[in-house]
Amino acid sequence: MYDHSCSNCAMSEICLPLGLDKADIGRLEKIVTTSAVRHTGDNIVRQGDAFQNVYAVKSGMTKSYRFDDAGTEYIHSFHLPGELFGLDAIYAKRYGFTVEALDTVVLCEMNFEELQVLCSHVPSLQRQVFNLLSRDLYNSHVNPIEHFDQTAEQKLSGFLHNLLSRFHARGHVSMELHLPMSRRDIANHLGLAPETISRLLKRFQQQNVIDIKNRLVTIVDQVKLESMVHCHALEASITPSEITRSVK
Amino acid sequence: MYDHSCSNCAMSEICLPLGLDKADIGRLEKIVTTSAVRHTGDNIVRQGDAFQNVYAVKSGMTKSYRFDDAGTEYIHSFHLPGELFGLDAIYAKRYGFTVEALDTVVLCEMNFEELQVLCSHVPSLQRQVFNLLSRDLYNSHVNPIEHFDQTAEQKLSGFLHNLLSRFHARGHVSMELHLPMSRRDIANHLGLAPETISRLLKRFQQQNVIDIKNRLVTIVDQVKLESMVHCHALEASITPSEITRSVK
DNA sequence: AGAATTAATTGATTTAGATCAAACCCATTT
DNA sequence: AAATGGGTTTGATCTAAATCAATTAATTCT
Repeated sequence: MYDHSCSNCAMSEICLPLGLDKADIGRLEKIVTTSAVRHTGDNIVRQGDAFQNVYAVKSGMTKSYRFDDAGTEYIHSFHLPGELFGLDAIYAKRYGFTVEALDTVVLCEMNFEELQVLCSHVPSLQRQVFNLLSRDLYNSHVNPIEHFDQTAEQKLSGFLHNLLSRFHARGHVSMELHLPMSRRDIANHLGLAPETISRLLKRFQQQNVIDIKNRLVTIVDQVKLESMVHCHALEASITPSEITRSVK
Repeated sequence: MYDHSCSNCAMSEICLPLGLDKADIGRLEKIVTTSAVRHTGDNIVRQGDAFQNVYAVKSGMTKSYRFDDAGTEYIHSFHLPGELFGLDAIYAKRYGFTVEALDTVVLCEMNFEELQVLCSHVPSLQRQVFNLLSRDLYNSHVNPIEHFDQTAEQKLSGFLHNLLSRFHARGHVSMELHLPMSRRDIANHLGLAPETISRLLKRFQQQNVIDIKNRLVTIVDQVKLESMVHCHALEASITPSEITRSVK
């Protein structure tokens, strides 16, 4: 739709172009277009639609969700700049998730057939697509949305910690996290009740781990937050460092 | 290690060779070897080992598990004939899971570097590897090990139903499932306590859904089993069909 | 700006499944 | 055949987080 340049994109080092030389990036740019600006609530792809393109987020945040056969909604993921989505639809040939803009979003779009053809001519691109697919697979195997034995506290602290490190990996330095999604979205994503999210955020604030102003979360004590992710039974009155790790 | 033939393998239609013509299957066979027989408890790959090969199960069953930083074990998956493992290690360059034989197992082994090179010369193979990666990704996104809002009953019935349909897709016709893994393994895999597995299997038997003799499970009523996967609140005294689906 | 609507919080109660504790059942081994 | 030791089952109790029920705070709309 618009002229596209991967060479000048701030996300090129964590996105598709990683590992490509200048000439090959040029070939990639030819099959990538930059989308018009999407606004809050806009759907980028819809669950069930025929698969055609894979997307990379250039700026803003998206959420992916689906409704199962029983009509239950599952919010699977939130995508940050430099992250791809749509790769899980290659096999099924239909998108499994609706992807929606949570704020003002700009995307890169590429036709997967063209990408596949380019991959067979550019080995380093084929390698990078294998790498990105494998990384997504590894992440969903090793860090699934929730580990069944995780407490609500572990899930929420893990969620905040994960978001913060992804932002930092993208060059952000601030300890402020603007969460454009609702508490209900966070709750659904983590498999918890919205009430539980409310109560936990309040407790995290009382324990001086975070500071909340509506949807703006400031990480006050990153070390304490990280220890919460791993510690099983954290009593409200005991600091995490005082707890001996219980090895099952 | 041993001579290998994909052309004569019963699993070729659901494994890597799918979509390849005769000549290309011949090229694939050159980089695949068939392993010596592995026995119960043998490790095929170990968590943390340098990634080198991807594997396909030719016969028997394996389990994949890992220990997280806190020392907690997670049993991630059980692999049936025709299924690949190791693809999630491409990016990390180390295996994230130990894969262990649950009974007598024969495997196909291929060096991933060689497979990658072959993919850039055989477009239909590249396509199939993308498809298999995408399918695994889709499955782990859409059917994660457990959905947080699933009851223990849904998880276990889903597990049995999933195993049965995978066996049937592989040409088995029997309603008998030999589960070579322990109750503890099933429990860990589903994020439940072994006691819960015991109690549920007993109840399933009392409701004439299955029949159990140690580790041999016979599916007596497949329809009822399937309905259990989807129904939320199944009272012991009410049959699933009597319950109105609750749409959240 | 004020009304209407939706999102978020707070408190009381309930419950599914974990945990604890003990018995039992197989399969080996001696 | 008795003994050892996992794996499995069964029962009693406990608890984290859901659900139910209001209330309060933010948005959005007119």
